Amino acid sequence: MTYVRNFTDVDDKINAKAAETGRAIREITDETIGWYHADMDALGALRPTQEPRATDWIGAMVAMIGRLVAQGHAYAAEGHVLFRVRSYAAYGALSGRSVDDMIAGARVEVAPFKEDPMDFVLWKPSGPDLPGWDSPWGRGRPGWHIECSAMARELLGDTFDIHGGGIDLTFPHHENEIAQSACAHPEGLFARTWLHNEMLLVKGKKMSKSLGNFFTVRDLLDQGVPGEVIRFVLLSTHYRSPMDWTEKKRAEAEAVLRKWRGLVAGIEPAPSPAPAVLEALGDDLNTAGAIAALHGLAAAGDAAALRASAEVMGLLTDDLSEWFALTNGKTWTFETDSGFVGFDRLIDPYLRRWSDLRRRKDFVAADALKAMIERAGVRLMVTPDGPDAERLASFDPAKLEGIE
RNA sequence: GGCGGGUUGGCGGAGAGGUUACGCAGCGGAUUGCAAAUCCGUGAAGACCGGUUCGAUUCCGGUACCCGCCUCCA
Repeated sequence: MTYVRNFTDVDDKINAKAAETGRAIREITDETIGWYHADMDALGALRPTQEPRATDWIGAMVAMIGRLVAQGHAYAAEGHVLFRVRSYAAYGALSGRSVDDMIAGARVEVAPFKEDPMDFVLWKPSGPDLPGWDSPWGRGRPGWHIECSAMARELLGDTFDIHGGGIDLTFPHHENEIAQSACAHPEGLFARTWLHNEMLLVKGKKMSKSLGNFFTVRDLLDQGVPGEVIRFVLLSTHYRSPMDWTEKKRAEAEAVLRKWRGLVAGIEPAPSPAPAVLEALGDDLNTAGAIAALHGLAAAGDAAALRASAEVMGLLTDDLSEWFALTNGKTWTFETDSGFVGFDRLIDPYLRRWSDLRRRKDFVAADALKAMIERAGVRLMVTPDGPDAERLASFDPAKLEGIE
């Protein structure tokens, strides 16, 4: 499999930031790409085979635009090059629109140099203060849509299997990609299948930069939400359904993962994932259904199959296990004034005292001690193996020291 | 206004024209000094109105509401 994911590094927002800060565009985009990679790694997302940047493929874009102009599918006007929508009969097929209907309902002023209001920009002029590349139509920069068509052709050929993207990009972006590619290289099919994911919501509205109602993966990680928990929440809804990120989902996901990680600890994964899980994933990537199947394996106590099946979804992997190891009771190590101490060593004296009180059936004192310790973020409990302590999220070693 | 998608039990969330989704919460029980955790069991649904069908939450039509898109923003 070849997986290509491109970075758009020709963008007016980036240009504006460069102008504002005096930093080089490449420096800015290197930095943001680094952030992106770090976040995706934290979620356990695999890196694509290739990650082309638009600025590395300007030549291919200029060549494709030239081809479109030569074939009459595009025209130059006032330093711009525009795609002639009327020259591609199937325009609108993906999004189910017709050019005439859209023009009828158009609410926006149309640039005077356009032959048709729906024509879109392939190339636009750059002034001396903006990044630009030489082209047959003067110094300028590409419109957004052409980069995808040009890079897809260079890296994947005229026909490839799946084109992904958010459903909000169906029109005009993906429609325009199809028009460009189909006209420049009619011998190919461009994308055989379109895989559109629904939107991530915040209180019922699309999360987007322009609405300002967004938070990032990094924000969640910084709040202490493990990447694996974020991953689980994202996989718990089918990709074609919109999803609201909520604190309740976070808590449920964490509880499930804690339970499952406890279940598979020290268990070797089965040789292959459970058929029910593969079947769900094979049916239009039904991750929610696959997770339901994982619950079935957990309920049946089949830890080996649970582990193998979860791992195929990037869950319960060693790579994402650190949060669990760090916060799972006894193996947790933390820093105090007297250096690094294991959770069990610190809690041991209190646990002993509580056990003594219980043995003597002094339940009033035992309960009082338990309550105080719980205020420090440690829950005492009786397990089949004897008394034990669980670290809570609110654990604060400093509060433990004052307890008598 | 146009196009696309949605509306499932208290909450989250799938599939399938007829037989338990699943998870969380709830309820009952086991266990526990009490709890927690765990285990067993269990009630609860498919916006509204029509149609097709032996049978529809699932197919078709309409209504209401919600979301997305309709821009030289990517």
